[in-house]
Amino acid sequence: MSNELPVSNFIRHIIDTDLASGKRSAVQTRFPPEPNGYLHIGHAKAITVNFGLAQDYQGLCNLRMDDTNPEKEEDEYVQAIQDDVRWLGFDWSGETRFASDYFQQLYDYAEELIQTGKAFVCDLTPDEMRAYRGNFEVPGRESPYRARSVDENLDLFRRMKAGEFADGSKTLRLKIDMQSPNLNMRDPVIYRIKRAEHHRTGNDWCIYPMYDYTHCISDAIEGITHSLCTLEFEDHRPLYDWVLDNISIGNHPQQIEFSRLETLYVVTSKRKLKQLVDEQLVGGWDDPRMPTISGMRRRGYSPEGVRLFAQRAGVSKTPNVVDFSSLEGAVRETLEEASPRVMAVLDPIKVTLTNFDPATTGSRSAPFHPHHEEFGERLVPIARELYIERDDFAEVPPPKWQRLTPGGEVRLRYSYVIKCDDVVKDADGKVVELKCSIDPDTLGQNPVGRKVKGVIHWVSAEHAVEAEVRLYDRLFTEARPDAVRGDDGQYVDFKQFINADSLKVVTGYVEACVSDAAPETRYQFERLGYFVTDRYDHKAGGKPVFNRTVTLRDSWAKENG
RNA sequence: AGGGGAGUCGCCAAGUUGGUUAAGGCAUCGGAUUUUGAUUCCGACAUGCGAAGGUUCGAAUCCUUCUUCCCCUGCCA
Repeated sequence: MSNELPVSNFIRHIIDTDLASGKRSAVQTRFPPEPNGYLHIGHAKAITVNFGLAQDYQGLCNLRMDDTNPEKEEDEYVQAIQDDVRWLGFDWSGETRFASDYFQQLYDYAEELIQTGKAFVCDLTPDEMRAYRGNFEVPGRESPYRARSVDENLDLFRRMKAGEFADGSKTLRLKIDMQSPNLNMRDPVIYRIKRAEHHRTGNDWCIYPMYDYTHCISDAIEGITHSLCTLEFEDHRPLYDWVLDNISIGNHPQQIEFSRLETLYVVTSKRKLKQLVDEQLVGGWDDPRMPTISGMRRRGYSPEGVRLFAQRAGVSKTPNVVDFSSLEGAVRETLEEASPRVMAVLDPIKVTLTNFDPATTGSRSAPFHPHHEEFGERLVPIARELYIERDDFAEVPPPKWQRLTPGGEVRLRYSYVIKCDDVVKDADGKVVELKCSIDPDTLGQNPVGRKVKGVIHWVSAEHAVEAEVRLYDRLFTEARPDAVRGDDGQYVDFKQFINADSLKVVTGYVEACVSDAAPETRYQFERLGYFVTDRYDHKAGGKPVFNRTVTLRDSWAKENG
């Protein structure tokens, strides 16, 4: 859990005011996803806000599946959503709720609305209804079926439920105001006939309630006090309130809207994410490049880091577009404290230590964390042949270079200072081996009379284990891949901006102590970044499989482009 | 006959019953420490609050006008 203090925001003001005035005596929130896709980074913020607020005010937060459209919703998603919320570190109040649990109550309230003359059965086709609705400039006209008697409406609605009418042939509508400038108030449909198998209620129902009607009542049934949602529902609030004001229900939660979170270089529309999965442009919903919660998990992001990011983004009504670097920064920050260090070489050059002597050349023990003794330590064995990173050697070094050069010296992390005496190349001129010599007086101490500034990581060729290492980069090359317009003014297909280099798989050499790591074990590979053993493909004792979560900050790379 | 929202540093975001020098985070730039060019630590970073007027001893906060951006015409959520 992050230790940052809650930041003041307008929702907290509302809650404070409600608590102070006695309007509310406790806080009850809810996170209400539709189980039609996987949760993404935007949902992570909504989850953090809803559960976080409940925690801060010693209240409760429910998890409710908004499952009123049987054509889109599946159990697979219900399961995944629950896993994601738990992984993020939150626990909901009681069982998972389902809007479908309230179908009977919803139906009963609908009959009540018919009885009080506030709802009617309408026979208009979708096209006719659209025409009657009018538009921004033109007021709507009342449906010719609006004047049906209570008895007729009741009879018709019951027969809708009984399955006497074809799909789409009739709807139940509220009688509000066809003149309203708010289109949501122009006699909105609250029930439609749809013969589709529901993931929970099967074929019990052939009529299904609409979101606007269902959501407010579900909130009220659950005793929600503050119903938080995104900005696009502001226009729906009058309808939310109208429904609760016109049925015999005791509780009236307050809907409060805040802006959704967006990050650059990703897409977060469920439809587009599904496209990436269906067209196999990524490995699945949990591909580590996906901005889904399960993707971030597999990438190695920590739940603490994701939460920290969400908290830092804040809660407001202004567009919440946050730099991707903010997410990475929050993740790094949590990983820095929590990850054991180990050395790995991902792009090796062989180094031969010409004066290596098994009798006198020693190995040191190194701590797993520079600031946390309790992480323990391990022996870092040295041998005649080593691997170092290709990037750490330059025949012609740029200015301020602190790494190995011909004739130059560098410190092997947790080992000796070495000097490069000879560069061996193949027929193409590619460096294939460096012959170096150890300064025997530099194990655990600085050389006398000179300073060696550079420190590089390395592994012993004979001791290290081979590992599959997946290097991830951003999925898109455009900051807003779904907002680029072509010459014709139309949006360009976002899939054109997929980064061809977003995944690179290499064979690396890692200290042997990682061999027995369980899946989802995080390490920092010194000087390279944070890596995690893959949730599925890594098996303890087998050839390790690592995903690069995020690189370390690198002011050198920054300076040198 | 349109309606609903929002504009405070590169990105977020406090601040709103008007009152001293406009919080904080991310990013950035300096510098110190460092056997990770990491971490950590210090320091810098809005005479300015979408614009213009006005009220006032005093305005990001009040008034007027203007302006930019976002959302809404599913029997989706």
